[in-house]
Amino acid sequence: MAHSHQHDLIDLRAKLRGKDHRITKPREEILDLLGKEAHPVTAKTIHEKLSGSCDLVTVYRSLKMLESMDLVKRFDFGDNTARFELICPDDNGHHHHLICKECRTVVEIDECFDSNLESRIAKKHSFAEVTHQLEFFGLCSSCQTT
Amino acid sequence: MAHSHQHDLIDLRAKLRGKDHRITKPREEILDLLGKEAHPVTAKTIHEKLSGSCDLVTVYRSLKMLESMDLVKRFDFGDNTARFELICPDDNGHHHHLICKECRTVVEIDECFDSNLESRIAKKHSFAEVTHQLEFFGLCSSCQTT
DNA sequence: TGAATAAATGAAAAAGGCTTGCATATAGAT
DNA sequence: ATCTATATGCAAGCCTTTTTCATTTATTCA
Repeated sequence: MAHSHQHDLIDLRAKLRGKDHRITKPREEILDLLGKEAHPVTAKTIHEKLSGSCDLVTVYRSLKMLESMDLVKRFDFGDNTARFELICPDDNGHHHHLICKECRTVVEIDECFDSNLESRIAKKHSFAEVTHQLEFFGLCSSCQTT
Repeated sequence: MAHSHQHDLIDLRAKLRGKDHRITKPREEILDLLGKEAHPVTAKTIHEKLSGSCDLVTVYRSLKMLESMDLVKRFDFGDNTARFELICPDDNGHHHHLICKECRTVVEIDECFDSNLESRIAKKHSFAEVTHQLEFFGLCSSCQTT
């Protein structure tokens, strides 16, 4: 899932150009950090890992902006806290997670259901631009015994 | 998706028996209300519809309790607010939603992917008791033109 | 290179969802 | 009817996320 910083910046500059959006140090740092993360991280975690190099508010604002530019994707692991991941061109930014209900271990899942299901649903209800959020929850091997 | 109050109470009494859990007016009212709802509702909405007949805190506590008894299921529509729905014996409490990103209209979806996908994932990563959360997001017909 | 200016940041405050502690009320058992 | 454990209400608090506004900074263009 890791991404080169170089690549991120190319994407960033390309996408921001002409949008009246600027390339700033906090945004670079956040993208850089996200590029090194194996799993989705919370705004708070990002802020901590940046060891206060910018304000937590800026982290939230940057994430929201990066999400709106489709550079970052938001996930919901059911604990009232948004997690963010860099969108990887490899998998179209499309993959899911398997989360241990007990220890919160996260496993990336590349498989997904057949896209026909989605298009069938879209058509049936006359919806456009249909996407989905899918996460799996269970007990990892260590937590099964406990 | 509607459920008879009678049925709820039977379920409730049956499930609570011997658990040192009581059947109280707020719990009955919440179940009753959920039985009439077509879509998942927030704790706040429940509290409002009950027009303050019990405290919001009690709504939260009741929902948590009902969820732990598998009488109610929690859904996440990506807006940092939990939504709750009565579990219907009809569909095993298993169905998904299609939500309009714009107007937040909700459509119930009965279809789901083949369960092999889930068991394959569980086996591959040695997880047990694997379940999933799946929601679809898009633009409803009215919001496409806008 | 050096203004000009539009956008981003920080700091403080607040909003919103959800939880906790504790005294009181109430369901269910005897 | 009484007793006891459980549930409720109220107040306070926690945590995540957003807003406001003055200040700083990235980018434009002279």
